[in-house]
Amino acid sequence: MSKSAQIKLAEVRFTDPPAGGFSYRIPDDGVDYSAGMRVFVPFGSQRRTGFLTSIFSGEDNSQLRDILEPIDLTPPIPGDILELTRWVADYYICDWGEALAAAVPRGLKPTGRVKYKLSEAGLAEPLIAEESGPAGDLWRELRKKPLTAGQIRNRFPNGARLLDKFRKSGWVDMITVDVHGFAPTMTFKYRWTGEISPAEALETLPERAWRLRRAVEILDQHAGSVTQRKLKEKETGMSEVMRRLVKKGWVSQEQVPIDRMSNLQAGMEETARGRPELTPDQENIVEQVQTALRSGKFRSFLLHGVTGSGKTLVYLELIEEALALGKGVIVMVPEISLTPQLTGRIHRRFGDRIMVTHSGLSDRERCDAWGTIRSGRSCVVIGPRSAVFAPVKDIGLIIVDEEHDDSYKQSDPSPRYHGRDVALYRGFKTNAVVLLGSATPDLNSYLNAREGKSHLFELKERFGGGDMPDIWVVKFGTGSKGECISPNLQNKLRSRLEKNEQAIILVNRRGFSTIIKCPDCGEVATCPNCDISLRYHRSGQKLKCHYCGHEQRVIDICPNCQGRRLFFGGVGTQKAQRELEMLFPDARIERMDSDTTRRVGAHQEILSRFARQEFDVLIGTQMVAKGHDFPAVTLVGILSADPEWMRPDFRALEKAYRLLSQASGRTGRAGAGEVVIQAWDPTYPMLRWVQEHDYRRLFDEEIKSREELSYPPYGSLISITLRARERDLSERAASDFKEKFIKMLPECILLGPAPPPVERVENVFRRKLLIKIPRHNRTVAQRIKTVLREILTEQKLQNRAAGVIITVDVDPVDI
DNA sequence: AGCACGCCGACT
DNA sequence: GTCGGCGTGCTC
Repeated sequence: MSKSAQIKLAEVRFTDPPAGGFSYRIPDDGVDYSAGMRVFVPFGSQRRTGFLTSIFSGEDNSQLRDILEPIDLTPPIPGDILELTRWVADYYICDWGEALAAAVPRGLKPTGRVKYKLSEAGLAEPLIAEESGPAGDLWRELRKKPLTAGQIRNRFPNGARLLDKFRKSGWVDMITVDVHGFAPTMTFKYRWTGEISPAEALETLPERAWRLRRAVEILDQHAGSVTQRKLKEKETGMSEVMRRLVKKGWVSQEQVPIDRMSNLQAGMEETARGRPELTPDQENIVEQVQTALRSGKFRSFLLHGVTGSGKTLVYLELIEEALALGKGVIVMVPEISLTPQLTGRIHRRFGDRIMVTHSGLSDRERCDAWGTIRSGRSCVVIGPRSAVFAPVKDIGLIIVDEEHDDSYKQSDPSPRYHGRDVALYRGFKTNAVVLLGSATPDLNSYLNAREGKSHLFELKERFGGGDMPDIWVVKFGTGSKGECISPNLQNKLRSRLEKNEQAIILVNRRGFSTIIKCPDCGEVATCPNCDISLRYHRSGQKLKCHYCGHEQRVIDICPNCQGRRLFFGGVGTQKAQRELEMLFPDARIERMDSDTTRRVGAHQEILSRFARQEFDVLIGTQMVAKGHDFPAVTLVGILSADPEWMRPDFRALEKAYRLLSQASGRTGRAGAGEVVIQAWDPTYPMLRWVQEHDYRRLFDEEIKSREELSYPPYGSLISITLRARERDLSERAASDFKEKFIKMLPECILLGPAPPPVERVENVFRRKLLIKIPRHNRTVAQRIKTVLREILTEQKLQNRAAGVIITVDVDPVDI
């Protein structure tokens, strides 16, 4: 038995398939390779960049290849984030590389690409150079600039074969380009050295050297220290001037990473009111969480506070405490509430230590932000779900505001992770305090708090003395057509508008009509690609499919029976808008839905104009219900509540309650407000609970039925979707899947396969399976996931040819 | 995911 | 012959 020598090996993972880790030899090149770094490696016939995920010793063998070179000298991914992504991959059943790709900014994602350029031999091929066919074209293109294999394939007929020929003939060389750097963008900071005083300097400078004099003045005004950006703002031609001042020895020059926040600061309206006093309730909460912070152990808290109860103030106090303890903080907010209001408030109090990450940042800015946080220059991060992966040093506190919000769950590309749940795990692993906040908590979070897994705080009163709004439920649908606004709501609107107050009208469907039907033959206009009825959009006179984007001109004759009496039923935002405009011709009315907010920033713009009272009535889909303060809004109308709880989702009731109470919370922030909820069935019990602001009742009732059906939070779910071009193909793949699963785990509950409510989307047929996992049973959950992984790898291989796509969603938010 | 390789039918 | 279209299997 010969014992072969152990050598150092590295495991490398890629953000693109194939999944899994690949081992490489660590070369003896003097580089200090460590986990979390990006490395450049040979991979089949290509070369690729990947993440070095671990270093281990093992036997050498001939299959192994060497790492070519490092991309970073210090690892951009700290150990705890590496570990966190590994857990995410494990829990949400995806590849570690995929989880890493979700955690790091796109610009940091390894994107090393191989390009081809003409070799010496290639350049010396006169025959090719003269040729007029594709080979000649490629030769001439390559002489201009190197191309990737993909570019060659796409731009030239027979590109792949052509490239092959070029390679075999030795006419091209492989070069590598496009490896993104991790270094932050740098700028200069200038400081007055104090060699001579600014006044003395001005004396020595001749009158005509006005630029130099101006620079000295600016420095003097800014206490002798100024950034390149600031200088640029004030005066032109400063960089050359500063070089001369540096040469004179009057000014020192320092290279510093660019400060992204100064942008935000400039755009913020300062409303520097003094620090408000905490109420005794708030004080109590702050004290208890502070104690937990100081203990340096994992604890989780749920702060259940009605809208306007001053949760933000509690957050601010706690951030302060964490910072005082030298700890880092992450504040997670739903994407939609990343408004200047909230970030401004936090920034005013904590200044440059804050880093805000939001969807508006460029790749470069994201990388800079990552670097700033990683280095510890920023220790408070505010952002949407991806902020949970921010490489904050020595994290002490994670706040998840509006923790019930579904936008924390990533449902489209894998990993389908839930930001709140990842936050809880991160807190647990790093001994941080996790504070969840909501007016209408997730049932799971509330149950955990009830059972003592986390601590529950309640804030029942509105902060600053505002009363909870009065809520009226009115019967809707008297039959007279075209009327979607009841007399009751009309009267209230009228009196509010007369007093110059504002109103919000919630219509949870966009478009004009939601269904176009022929009363003679019963034909309904449906999308040619999806199993869904088309919506009528008045702007542009179009019928649109909200699933695939299909558009066609509006019809006025039934395509089936040529009948001319088409019925345009169902109320969308556009119809509500038109009706309001007819009822209140003098009111200024605007609409906010995904049609009017398509442009970047449009969303924020409408809200700001509404806040400045540039118009009176805001009509919109559920996006108007979320998190903004409009003191002048005294009336909220919900046109049709019923569809919210009629949806085929076991959480429909919970979601409906949440939408209605959130919408209600938009009013009366600065005094008495009113809410009118229109419903076909005004006796529906849940409406009473909304009226009485009784979340507890909702919880008690709903939790009973969840327990009976063993739906979350009693047990958890994994949903599996199979998609294929043909119905029976998706059906067969689904039953194959089921068969395999129950063979391996006969004792588990697997529901389906069943077609989802909308079976066909963009001509792809879907089938769903649902696995129910009993509560508090980690071993079973783990076993199920292992089996799923096995089936997936097996089936994915099989189904590639057939064109079946399988996706797995752990803890889905809608089923 | 790429990419190579290899099999096959359709052309010169 | 050889061009071009896929299906299949592999990447440390």
